[in-house]
Amino acid sequence: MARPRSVTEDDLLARLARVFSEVGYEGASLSLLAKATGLQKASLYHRFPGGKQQMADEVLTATGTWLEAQILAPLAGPGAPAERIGIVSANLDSFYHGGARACLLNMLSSPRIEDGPFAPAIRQAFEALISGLADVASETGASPTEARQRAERAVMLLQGALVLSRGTGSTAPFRAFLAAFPTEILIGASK
Amino acid sequence: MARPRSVTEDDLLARLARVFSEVGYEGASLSLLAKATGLQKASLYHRFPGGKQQMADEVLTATGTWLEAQILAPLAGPGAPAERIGIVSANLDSFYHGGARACLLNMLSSPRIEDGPFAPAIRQAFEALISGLADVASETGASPTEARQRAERAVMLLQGALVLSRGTGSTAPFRAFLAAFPTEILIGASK
DNA sequence: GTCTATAATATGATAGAC
DNA sequence: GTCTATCATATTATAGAC
Repeated sequence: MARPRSVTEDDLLARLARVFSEVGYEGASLSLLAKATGLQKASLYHRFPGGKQQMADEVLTATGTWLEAQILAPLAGPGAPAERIGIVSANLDSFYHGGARACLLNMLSSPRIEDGPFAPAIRQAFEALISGLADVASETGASPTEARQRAERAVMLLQGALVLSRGTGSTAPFRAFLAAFPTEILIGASK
Repeated sequence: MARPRSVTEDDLLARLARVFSEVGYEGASLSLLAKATGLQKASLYHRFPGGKQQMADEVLTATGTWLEAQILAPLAGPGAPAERIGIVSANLDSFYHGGARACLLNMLSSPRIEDGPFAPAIRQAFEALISGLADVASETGASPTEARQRAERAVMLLQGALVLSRGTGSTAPFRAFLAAFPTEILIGASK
């Protein structure tokens, strides 16, 4: 069990997460992070002695916790597959603010930062998400290969929808993804 | 007709493009750009008086030119739809280095840079790509709506595959995209 | 635990020699 | 057209008062 955290602590990480997901690691300057949190730079260093790197690390860890609780747990939980996918869909919608917010996993994937100290966590998150989705697809009678393919496709569509939403300045692609998401997992494309 | 450019000029832009697509706009420091091009910072400023912003601008313009020549022209060209999609598929494979290189449109989409001076060009590129793909889908007898959906899906899958390839450190997602690409455009998913 | 003030360095950009 | 040298500023990070 993780140690309990104050609401302010969660809020702090959420504000940092927002900055990192909007401008990436390199774009997130200390002054920007300070402004977004309402704290001064020195205060941030008091809470995160490891500096920006630690901030991004903890934000990524918190995202992993969120993924576990809001996506993986519902996927493996009770209820019909379609019902569970519906819950996950709603949680994704909320997490990405209807497609207006970019994905942290994409924004922190830059290979510059010392050959990627975030790479393992990012890889793990993607694989856990795919694995969780594949398990649900399996329940519909899909073969392991087919289930995995559906899950990978769904994650690609999710990420691509977010990229396209940001690139076109419209959340329409993300909404289209949400609409197609249950079908992608539960039925799949024709061969 | 665009003015002719020396091979060195093209090579210069290609090297800059590589840096921007790898580390994004903020991550692309002048020293990094200088190292990648083999020029000193002052030499870069001689060629690009507008500095980093101009470099990114010209790289984006060059990408638009590439898109026009290597994707849009083949899509609208002669030959059977499947044949044209095959050409485009091969060109995408080459352009993204088999999935090892990220997409510039994704990496330059940061909203921080003065509210996005690249936003219009990025948006235009995405829309031109979708439009070109939709036209081919239409030729298979798909309705305009269905054709547009197939095209948007394909672009989402492309972008998502690149994100996933970078995030997982494997080009497998991109290769999976290339394999599915013709089907996505020419046949589409079951409803 | 938060702040002001400041250090050390990296960054974008320019001047001027060749 | 490229270079070395340099400027002004922004950056990450720390010191120390409260």
